[in-house]
Amino acid sequence: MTAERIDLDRLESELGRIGIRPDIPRPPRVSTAEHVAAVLSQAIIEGELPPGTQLPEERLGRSLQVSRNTLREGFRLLSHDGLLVHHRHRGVFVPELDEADLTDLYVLRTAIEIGVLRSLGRVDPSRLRQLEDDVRSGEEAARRGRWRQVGTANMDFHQHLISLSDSPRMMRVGRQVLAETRLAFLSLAQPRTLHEPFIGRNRALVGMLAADRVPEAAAALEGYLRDSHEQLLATLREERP
Amino acid sequence: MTAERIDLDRLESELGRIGIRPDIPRPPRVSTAEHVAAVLSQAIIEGELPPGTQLPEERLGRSLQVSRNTLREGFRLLSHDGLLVHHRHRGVFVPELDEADLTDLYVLRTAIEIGVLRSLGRVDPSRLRQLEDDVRSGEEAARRGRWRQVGTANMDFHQHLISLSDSPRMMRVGRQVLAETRLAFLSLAQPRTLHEPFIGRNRALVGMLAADRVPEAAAALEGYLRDSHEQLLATLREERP
DNA sequence: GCATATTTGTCCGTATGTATA
DNA sequence: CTATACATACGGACAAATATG
Repeated sequence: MTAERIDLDRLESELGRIGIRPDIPRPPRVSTAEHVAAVLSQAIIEGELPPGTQLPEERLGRSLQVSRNTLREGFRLLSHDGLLVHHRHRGVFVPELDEADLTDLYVLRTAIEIGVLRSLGRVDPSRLRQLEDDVRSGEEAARRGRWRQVGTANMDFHQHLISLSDSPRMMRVGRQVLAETRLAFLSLAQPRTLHEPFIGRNRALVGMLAADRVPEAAAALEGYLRDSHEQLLATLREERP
Repeated sequence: MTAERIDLDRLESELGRIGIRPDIPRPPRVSTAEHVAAVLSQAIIEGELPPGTQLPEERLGRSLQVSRNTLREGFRLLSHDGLLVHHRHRGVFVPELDEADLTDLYVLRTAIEIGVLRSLGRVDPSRLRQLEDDVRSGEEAARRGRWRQVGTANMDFHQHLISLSDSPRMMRVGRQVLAETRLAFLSLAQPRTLHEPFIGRNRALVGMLAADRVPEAAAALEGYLRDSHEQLLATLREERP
C-alpha cells in the first residue's frame, strides 16, 4: 500500500513533465481519453509506475484533471493491449509478468518479426537509415552506461524493423508486444547484461538487410530472439527464486 | 441515413435473440462494458450491422439498456481491435475495408498462422479433434448450401489452428484478425465461390498435421493464404468497379 | 466472522463543441 | 449561415463489491 502511494506521488510530480496540464494545450485531434492513455502508457513504459501499482480512479482523475468517466475510457484502451490489467470491482493495475507471460510474449513477438522479414522483398536502402540511427544511439548510450536508454533504443530498433512491412496492423501489434516486453525488462534489475549482447547483433542485422540477404537476416533474428528469451527467463528465475 | 436507420431497427429487433435484456441475466463475472462489446462484436461479425453503419450513442444506449458512459467504454474496447472505427466528434461506425486493408490483414494473418505452425513441435492427435469437427461442419454446411455457415466454420477452423500454440496472446491477435477478415468477407456477395475451394484444403491441412508433417502443412498454409487473399482481392475489384 | 469504510460500477443530467443538412 | 443533431466531457449520485479494522 505504502509503496503504491509513493509511486503515485512520484507520478503526480512527473505529470507536468510528461503531459497533461490545463495550461498546456494538446493537439485538438486527440480525444482526452486517448491522451490519457498515451500519458499513462509512457509513464508505464518509462518505469514511472512499477508493476503491481494500482491506479485509483478518483485520485488519478484529480491528478490528470479529467473526470472519472474519461479516465475509465482511457483505462479500457490501455487494458486492451496489456499495459494495464483490469480486476473487476478492484481496479486497474500495472501488470506483473511471470514466466508464462514471457514465453507467450516471445512466441508472438517472433511470429511478428519473422513474419515481417519473410514478407519482405528487396529492402530500399534509404529505409534502413532509421535502423542505423537506432543502432548508433544504442551504442552511444552503452558507451555512457545508460543501460535503460539502451533498452529504449533497442525497442525503437525493433519497432522500425516491423515498420519495414508497411503494414499498419503489424505495426500496431508490434507496438503492443514491444511495450509489454519493455515492461518485462523493467521489472528486472540487470539492464546491462540484458541489453549489451544485442547491440552488436542489431548492427549485424542491419548489415544483412543492407546486403539484401533477407533470409539470412530472418534466420539470425530467430536465433537472436531465442537467446533473448532464454536470457530473460534465466534472469527472472535468478532474481525471483 | 435511411439505410442506417433501417439497420439499427433490425439490430434492435435482434437484440433479444443475441443477448442483452434486463430479464436475461448475464454471467456476473463480466462487466457491462465487456458484455456490450461482446454483443456488438457478434452482431457485426454476423453481418447484422453492415459496414458503414453508424452506432449513435443515445439510441443504441436505449436499445441495449445501458448508459451512454458504459456504452462508450464498450466502444473503446471494440474500436481497438478494428471492429469499430471512431471518427472524432462524428461517432463510431462499422468499418468499410478497402483493398489496402485486405492486404494488410493478410500480412498479419499469415505471420500469425505461419508463426503458430513454425513454433509447433509434434502435434498431439487428441488436439486435432476440434479441427476435424470444424472441417466436418464446414462440409456439412456446404452440402446444405449454407455458405455463410461455411464461412463461420472456416473461421473456427483457423481460430482452433492458432490455439494449438497454447499462447493466449497469439489467440487474442488471431481472434482480432479473423474477426476483421470475416468483416471483409461479409461485404462481398459471393460466399460460395469464396469459401468452397478451401473446404478440401482445410481437410488436407488436418491430414498433414495428423501425419506429423508440420513443415509441409506450413508450406501448404502459406499457399492457401496467398490464394485466399488473391481471390478476395479479385472479388472485391469485380464487385466494386 | 462481522461491521464499517473505501473503491469501483453504473447511471443520469447538463454544458460545450463539432460536423453536417 | 444558421440550425440541428450528435459527440465530448464533466460532476454528482447511488448501488454493489471489496478491503479494512
